[in-house]
Amino acid sequence: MMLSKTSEYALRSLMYLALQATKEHKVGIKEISQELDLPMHFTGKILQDLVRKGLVASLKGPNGGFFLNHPASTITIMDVIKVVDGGEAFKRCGLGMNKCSDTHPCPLHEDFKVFRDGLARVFNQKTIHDLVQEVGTGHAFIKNLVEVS
Amino acid sequence: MMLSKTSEYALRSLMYLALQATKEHKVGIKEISQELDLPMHFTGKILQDLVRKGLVASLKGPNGGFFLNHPASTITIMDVIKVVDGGEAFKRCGLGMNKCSDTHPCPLHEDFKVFRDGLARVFNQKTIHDLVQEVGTGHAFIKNLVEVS
DNA sequence: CACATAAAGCATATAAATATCCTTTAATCC
DNA sequence: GGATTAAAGGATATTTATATGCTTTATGTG
Ligand code: FES
Ligand code: FES
Repeated sequence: MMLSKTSEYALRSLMYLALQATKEHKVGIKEISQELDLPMHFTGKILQDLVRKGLVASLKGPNGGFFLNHPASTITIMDVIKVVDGGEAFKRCGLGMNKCSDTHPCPLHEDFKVFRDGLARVFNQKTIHDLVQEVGTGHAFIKNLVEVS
Repeated sequence: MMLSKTSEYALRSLMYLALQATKEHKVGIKEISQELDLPMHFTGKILQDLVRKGLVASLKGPNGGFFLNHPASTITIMDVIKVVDGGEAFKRCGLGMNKCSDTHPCPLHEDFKVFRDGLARVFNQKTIHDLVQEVGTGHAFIKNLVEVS
């Protein structure tokens, strides 16, 4: 019922980059992982992967770091999921049958499809830009709420 | 975006039991795993777990096997998921934030919640009996479609 | 050029999910 | 009671996801 952590981390990192990074002001792994409460090295791995796949660019050295390679409005959520997890999850049968098919459906098919495909549609339409817009207006957050003890 | 394989196997095994097993005619692991294309030993483990949790009963020896401990109409999909996976998945934030909350939402919250909660509602309402009914009428299947090469 | 910085690359570690194997126990049949 | 059947139980194996550490390479600074 969810994305892998890798996808989640990737999406949140990309949102952070969209908000904070420009080609002039790059952002490093340390900052991202600290601000978003993500495991640092693992986040690094994921971002390096996104660089290889072309979604993100990076530069080494002082003032180096990561930044978006394309406008945030051109990167959909599904783009990210596909790069990271490989987008097969949205085709699978909800009961794990070898094939999800309208002509040989499992007893959950109709109900499951509605939600699976609905979520896929949202993921296909929404871009990183759409997401961060809500953060910009203060209607949403990408940083964890800190528990006050 | 999906259940664990363990939950999937559990649900399909329970459906098979609902269809094929009675207290008089029990069904063994071998039959279940062969008919449903499931790994035999793993399926055994899962069923033993369901016995411990009270959803299924079993008897050893010749003519032994598994059968439902309660009427199929009293076992919801969510009951099974909770026993097997522990039902936390339906409370998690879609972007993996430490807490899913209406007052500190992630940018995906509204969209994600609709589907997550919708699916949870279906899982809470549908019982094993509802599922197998569709199989009985030939509208749905629990066995894999065999590929003809 | 020497040095500091930060990502890239790669190797490895840990944990969880998935899967198999083997021994033990209970039931049935003769 | 002895043989057979089938689940229970527990140990172990494999795979995948998640996470960390260390070395190398590129970049900028003085
Ligand atoms: S066949 Fe199971 S979800 Fe489509
Ligand atoms: S806060 Fe992310 S889904 Fe609710």
